[in-house]
Amino acid sequence: MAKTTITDIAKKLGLTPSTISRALAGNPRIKIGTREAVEKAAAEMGYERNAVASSLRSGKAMTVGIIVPRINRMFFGNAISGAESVLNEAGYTVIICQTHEKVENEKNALKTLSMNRVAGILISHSIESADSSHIREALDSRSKLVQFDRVFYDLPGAKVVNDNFHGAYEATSHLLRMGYKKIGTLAGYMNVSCYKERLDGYFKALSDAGMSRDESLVYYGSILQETGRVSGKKAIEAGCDALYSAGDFSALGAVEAACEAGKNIPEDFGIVGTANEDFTSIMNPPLSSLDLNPYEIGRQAALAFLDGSDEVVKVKTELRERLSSKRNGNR
Amino acid sequence: MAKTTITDIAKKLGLTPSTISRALAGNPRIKIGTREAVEKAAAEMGYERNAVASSLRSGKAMTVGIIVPRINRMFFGNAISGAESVLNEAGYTVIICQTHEKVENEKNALKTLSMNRVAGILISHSIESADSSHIREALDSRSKLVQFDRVFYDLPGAKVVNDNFHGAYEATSHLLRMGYKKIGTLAGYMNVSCYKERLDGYFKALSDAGMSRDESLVYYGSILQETGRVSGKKAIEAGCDALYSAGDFSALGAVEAACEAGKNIPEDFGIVGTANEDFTSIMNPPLSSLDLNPYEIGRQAALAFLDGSDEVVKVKTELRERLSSKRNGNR
DNA sequence: TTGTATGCGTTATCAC
DNA sequence: GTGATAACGCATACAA
Repeated sequence: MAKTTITDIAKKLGLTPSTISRALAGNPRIKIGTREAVEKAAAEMGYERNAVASSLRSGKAMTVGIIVPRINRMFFGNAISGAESVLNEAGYTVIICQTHEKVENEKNALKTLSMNRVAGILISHSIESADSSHIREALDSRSKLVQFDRVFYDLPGAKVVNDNFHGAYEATSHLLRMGYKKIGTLAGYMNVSCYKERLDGYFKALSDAGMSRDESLVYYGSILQETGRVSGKKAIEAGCDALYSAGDFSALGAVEAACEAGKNIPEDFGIVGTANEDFTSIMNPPLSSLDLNPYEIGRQAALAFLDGSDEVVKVKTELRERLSSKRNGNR
Repeated sequence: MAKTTITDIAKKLGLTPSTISRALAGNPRIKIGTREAVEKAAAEMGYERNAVASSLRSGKAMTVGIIVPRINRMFFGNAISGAESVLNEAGYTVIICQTHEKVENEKNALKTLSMNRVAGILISHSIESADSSHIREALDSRSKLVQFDRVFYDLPGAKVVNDNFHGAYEATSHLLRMGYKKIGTLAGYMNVSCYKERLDGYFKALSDAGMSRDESLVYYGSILQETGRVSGKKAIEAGCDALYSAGDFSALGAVEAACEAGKNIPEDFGIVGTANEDFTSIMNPPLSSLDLNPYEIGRQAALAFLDGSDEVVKVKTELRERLSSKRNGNR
């Protein structure tokens, strides 16, 4: 069965398509009786507005694209849910694209969304994205850009980020308060804003504690579990007794490394991660982690799109203190 | 800047829109020189095909919708990735919708996809979906339906599922081999095909071991962590010394319950979960789990869509044996 | 090999 | 209040 169109309804009711269109759009110029008749007929005939045709004619797309590195990271999954809750409410359909951290996939996603003439793009760029050029190229006046979590500040449009600086500052200060003396960090990549900001917060905490900036304490690179294991091993060999990790998976790897090195957590070695992944609370020992409130990040990103705002929105982080960083006597 | 259209290119080259359309579509009737000129001009002018207009005119959408309960479950996240890999390769754009297990959201998602005239719908229905009626109503001849994981066998279209029966059979048999005597199960909801099939496999394993069917060993309900904790407690009080759980989160809850009851895992109490969530390998003790190969499920679902197949595809499960079910002396 | 004419389903701009 | 007409951008049957 082909879909019912407004023309079908028009024929049935002896009206014209224009009237049907107006009636279904709730245009006040239409007689109330007519509108009711149209709505009744539409329901009976199983009419569903053709969003494709509607969007083509009106030039207004009711679709928003979301581009993330991967949907199965707790952070991005929840950010998407937060954005969806706002966007669906406002009548938008959401297209989700994963880049798997590849800039090539990101370019394809941008192109796909552009071809589909979406009303807006919510993006958190891939690690491979060294700069903003490919995103700038994909921009046009029709679709609004909102960046979240990982943002390029040189691009137009709203940016919704965590207060990474203060979050990392708090995490590092917490480790200092717990009595750890040589605190390293698994820092991530410096082309990614959130990691850069966390590193700054980490350094500030150490500096406020009277410690001078020591680059040898910084382990750059991916925040995957395996990288965390390798870097964690190095940090331990270098004499670190604690780590602030910009990600939870790398923190998990560091925990493994510490165990392999015969360290007792948290007595000999303290760790705080970032993102508050589900597994952090069920690890042994449970991992302290900086909660990034991803659902709220997504919500704010969607709201920024709807408002057409151009601001930088900062969302607070919350440190979840668990056993991995709570040294005996300091609990 | 408004987007470049084929008319713009036509004017610039002194040709007609039809020729441009054909040239860009790779129509062999177009002179090779013309095609190259068109491609060059299109690139220079930053042309991007308007997928909306194209889809309206041709009646063929290059968009596929995927409906899942939630994207942040490892199973669904990976299933989506698997489907995407196939669909993107074939030139399709993917729209992802979450139902959060609510039938109301599922109806909305179906409507959204229908309004967007997608070429196909890949769906794993919500727990609230008692039957297939709302999905059947949303069906039409234009879009192909493929169900995966949780399927209604009374609907047309392909179904891609795990071999749940044999998987659960294997998991339960494994517990029997490890010497557990009274094996209960956290069974899920019986309106959901995968849980129903797992329960059947569980019973078959017990029956093959000479044990009669005992409904008191079956704990129905959600497979959330909290439910698992409650049901696990009941199972322990009822004298069970092992559980096969149709989900990992409920298995996690059961582990908590066992610990709270002072049970030693795996000596006093054995557990096997399902889905092989990331956290299973880092739990203490590591949780044995039935791996469902979600990426392959997603791939097969996408392939079934592309092929227009109508078959039932079964994907093998693999039991990941970990400490939670390996009693001393049986390792 | 290219051009002409038409229409996908809807909405916007006139007119009445 | 409603109708007639055109147009969104593209693809395709039919001509040439």
